[in-house]
Amino acid sequence: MVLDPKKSDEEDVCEIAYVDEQHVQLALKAMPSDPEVNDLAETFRSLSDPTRVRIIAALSRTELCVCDLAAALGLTGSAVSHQLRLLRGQRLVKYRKEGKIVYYSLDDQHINNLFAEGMRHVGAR
Amino acid sequence: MVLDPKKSDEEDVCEIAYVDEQHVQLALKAMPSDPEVNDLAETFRSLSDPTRVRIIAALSRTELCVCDLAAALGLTGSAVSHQLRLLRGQRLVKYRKEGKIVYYSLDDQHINNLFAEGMRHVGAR
DNA sequence: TTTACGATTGAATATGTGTTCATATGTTTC
DNA sequence: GAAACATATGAACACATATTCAATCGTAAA
Repeated sequence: MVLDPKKSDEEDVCEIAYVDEQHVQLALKAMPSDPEVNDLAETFRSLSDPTRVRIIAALSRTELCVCDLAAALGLTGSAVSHQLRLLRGQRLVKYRKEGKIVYYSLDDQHINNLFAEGMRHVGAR
Repeated sequence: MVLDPKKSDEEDVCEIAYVDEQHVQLALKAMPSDPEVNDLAETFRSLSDPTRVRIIAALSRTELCVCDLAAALGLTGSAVSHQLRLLRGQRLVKYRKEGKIVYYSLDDQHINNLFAEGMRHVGAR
């Protein structure tokens, strides 16, 4: 097996001996671009923490202000705020301000689909 | 705001003043159990790394042996094997042995759904 | 039985991450 | 304006994680 692809051959031009070239080509054809792969990984990473999962679960039914979200989950406002920032950055949640209160909700129904799809996988255990 | 829920009150019995008690109760009703939350987070964590996303993408079309998977993605067999172990543990991929060759594939069509749902979110950017 | 090869595993390291604490920002109320 | 409150932010710490390297296991060919 090629242990280090960077040193595998001096010419560096596709001299790697695939076991099944056809299947490899098929696999590469389905490969998203690097930016797409990275975005996808980051999206899933947003849901890869128990605290964030609970935040999404809570928001799946109703919007909540940071304070109530923190109280409901038994966390500090700071911890929740940090995680909400991350979720905002990945467009998983949106917010609206009403005076000094900030209400968060899921960005769109689509997030619920992703969440539900994950639940289905776990539930099938 | 309650900064540290553990020290918020001496009686420790629900003296937290919610802004909107009704919405909080609604949110808590939708909350999965701790084990479910943890499993869900781990499932998403499996897909939170670019290398693993590329592995899943490659396997979404065809099964592949570790060697071809490594060659196709430009990685060492060791690195791929480590990631496959993680994906196996989360039941995202399965494998079959044929002599000394091990062929990996997605555990079920369901994984493709999860993957596609994520792609839809990223693509909608 | 050697030898070669695909695959797996453990240790080590460099990098990333979640929470806490302290502090800052903006808004409301007194 | 001052005080109180909801939220946000930055630094720091403890902990998790992805890759590499070296070694090992199992199978097949020589």
